[in-house]
Amino acid sequence: MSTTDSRVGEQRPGGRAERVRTAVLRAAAEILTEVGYEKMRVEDVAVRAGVHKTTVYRRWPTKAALTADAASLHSADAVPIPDTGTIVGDLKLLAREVVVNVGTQEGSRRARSLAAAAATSDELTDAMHGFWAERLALSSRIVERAVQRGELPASTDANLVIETVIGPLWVRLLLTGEPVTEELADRVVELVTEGALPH
Amino acid sequence: MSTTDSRVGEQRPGGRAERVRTAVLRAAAEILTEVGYEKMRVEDVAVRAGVHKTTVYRRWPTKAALTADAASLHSADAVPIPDTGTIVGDLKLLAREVVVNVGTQEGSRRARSLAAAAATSDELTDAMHGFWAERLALSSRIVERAVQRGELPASTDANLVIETVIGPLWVRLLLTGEPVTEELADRVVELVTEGALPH
Amino acid sequence: MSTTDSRVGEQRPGGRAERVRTAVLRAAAEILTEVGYEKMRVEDVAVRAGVHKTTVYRRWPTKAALTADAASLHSADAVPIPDTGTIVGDLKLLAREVVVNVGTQEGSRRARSLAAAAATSDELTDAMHGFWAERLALSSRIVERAVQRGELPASTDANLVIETVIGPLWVRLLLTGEPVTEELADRVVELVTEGALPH
Amino acid sequence: MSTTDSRVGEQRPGGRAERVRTAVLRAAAEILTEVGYEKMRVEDVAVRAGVHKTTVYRRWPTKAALTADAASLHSADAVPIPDTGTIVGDLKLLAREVVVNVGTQEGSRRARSLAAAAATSDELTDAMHGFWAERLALSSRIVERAVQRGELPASTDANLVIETVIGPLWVRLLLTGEPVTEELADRVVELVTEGALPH
DNA sequence: TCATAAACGAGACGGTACGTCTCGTCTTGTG
DNA sequence: CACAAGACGAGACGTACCGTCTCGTTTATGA
Repeated sequence: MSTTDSRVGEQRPGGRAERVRTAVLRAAAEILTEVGYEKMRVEDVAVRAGVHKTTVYRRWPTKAALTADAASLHSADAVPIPDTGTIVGDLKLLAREVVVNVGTQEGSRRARSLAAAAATSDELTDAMHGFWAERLALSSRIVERAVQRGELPASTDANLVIETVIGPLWVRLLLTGEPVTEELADRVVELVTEGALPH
Repeated sequence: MSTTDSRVGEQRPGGRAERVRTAVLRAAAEILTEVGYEKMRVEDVAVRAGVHKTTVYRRWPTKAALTADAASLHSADAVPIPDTGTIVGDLKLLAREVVVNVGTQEGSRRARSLAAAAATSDELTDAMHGFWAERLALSSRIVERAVQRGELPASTDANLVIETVIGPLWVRLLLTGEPVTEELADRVVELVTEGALPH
Repeated sequence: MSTTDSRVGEQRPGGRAERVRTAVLRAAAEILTEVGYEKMRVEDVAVRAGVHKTTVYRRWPTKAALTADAASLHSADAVPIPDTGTIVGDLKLLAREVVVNVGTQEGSRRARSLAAAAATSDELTDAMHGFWAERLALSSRIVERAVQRGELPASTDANLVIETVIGPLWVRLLLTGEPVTEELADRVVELVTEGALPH
Repeated sequence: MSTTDSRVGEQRPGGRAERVRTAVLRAAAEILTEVGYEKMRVEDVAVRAGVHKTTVYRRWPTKAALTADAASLHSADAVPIPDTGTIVGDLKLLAREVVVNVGTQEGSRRARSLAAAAATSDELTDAMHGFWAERLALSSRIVERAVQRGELPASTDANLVIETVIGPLWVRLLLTGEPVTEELADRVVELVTEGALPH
């Protein structure tokens, strides 16, 4: 991953452990994306990582633990927090990012599969909750900046705003299965900022 | 699921067959609630229904199919659509109903487990999407009535309002794991109706 | 296995359970003979028996339990107790039977492998002890008959005589590895009946 | 196995190497006695010897090789050849020595475990056969002295007498599992010297 | 009412994947 | 330079659950 040790061939495998860990997590993330948690087999992950099954089990005690690790790895790279100068602009960008991540066929499968797995295994549940708590805390900076700019009242519940913006997207993704589009993202933001009632 | 067509597909409606079907679905719904989809074993469902495992498989080809049936059975009884006379009152009641369903330990497990299962199996996915589409369509009557009363503008996207009201609750339930309370329900409705921006 | 139901193809699996049991035990006995306990794989036994691995584990909890059963099955068919009319004749026949069983390359491997396995697993140990106790008890009838005929004094320890006759054969088989021949069998019997001291 | 060639094959007899070798063999012998060959783990031997697993594998290519070495070390110290002046006295002492070695719970386990291991691995088989061949050759000196004294006829097969004396003890140990006592040792010697037939 | 077709009970089975154990090898530093 | 430390490859073991199959038995329906 890093730019410096991209040497392939590896006569001097210093840091094998780390390389193995990375390779397994990458393989797990890929397979997770391709076939989902249920159909992911630990042995297939091992094979794709160029590693033996027991090696995977040496580091991750269960398939769920491996998935938890792979999922957080996968999510770690992305997630820029928008800063356009207006709360509406920021929230629309934020919502569109969600759409980009889960709006595609592949993204949808990955997200649903992870949500499923999280409901299945306790350790995965914890990992996922932690990830999202952190993710939303970061995003709520958007609201806090708007409060500082005077766009929003000081009493605004930052987390709630974020949750309300992304909420409908996840409802469609997980409950109704209806498409999650950028146009929807914009409409949600307008609803949440303006309110449904006229004024 | 309506009361009149309870013998759809039944060649021999009179008696045991129907009794068995009901007993199995009830047992499945119970166990689903207690331990979740993953840990639910078809054989345990059969035992609790006082029936043999093969009998279950005779009617439902897979565990997912059984779950889909059991889950829709479970959801069928509930769901009154509020009608308080004001959009805010209706939405708050609606949101509180969600909280009542999924806010408890048990409800949370059941809901998460079903969401998980829906992500796992295609047939369950379809069943769940259908259920929620219908559910939200019913709920959006709330918004339509408010439009007719003149509370909300005619351009209001009824479905979107409903999705936005219940969205944050499901985000907490499935993603962050934070508690889902009635107080939260109220705050969400206020945010969605008033909007975050001052006016 | 029986002479009457040799029909292959089995449209009516009446008595399947028994057939499976027999097939697995036979396969296990064969493989045990061919490669020994250590190199015997439960899955190979299953395949040779035309059965799935899990089916084997359903009946026999461990490889050792399967081996114990297979070994006693194997030993059950043989073992005629000689009755030539004289103690020397009977003992020589008995000793030669042992030689026939364990004197060949294959018999030697089988016997040593079983002895090894018996030392490994407690359940196998018990099974093997039981088998041999019974086997020797049967053989000691030889001595008892000789006592009744007046060939041997009434004080003769029947079991001890049998053990002493077959002892050297097993010493060679298990300890020194020297060949176990029929000529040796005869010499042992002469030694045990006549005694080493002159008279 | 003799005391003089303890450095056969050793390039650097002088120090750490030898200490490590001794410690490992002693640890292996102990663990072998305690838990038997099957449950002995190379890594446990290494730990008890205060050495790393790889160090053990540098010197002994396999677990069997290590066991062979450890077992012969263990057996080397014992085994005085009796010399009481009479064949009966010598044989009884010899048999009692066997009883002392294998009659206890611990000795029994060790002996059976080694016999088992010998049946398992070819290299162990050879080592054990060599050990016992030598052992019996030494013991047969007893018979040869008796022949020289005129106690036994010149035609006596020395090895056979020894094998027949210890045979029943090993039969009980390995096959029937019955107790191996000193009283049994005496009775065997009487049977082998006097013969079963009256005279 | 009584034969008969449908459904059921019982039990084993095939199959897939999981997670475990131990052996023996390999790599990387370190005294 | 041998050793400590530890990961790794390999292969078998035993487990859990799903969904299938067959046989014999019960139950509901229609002639």
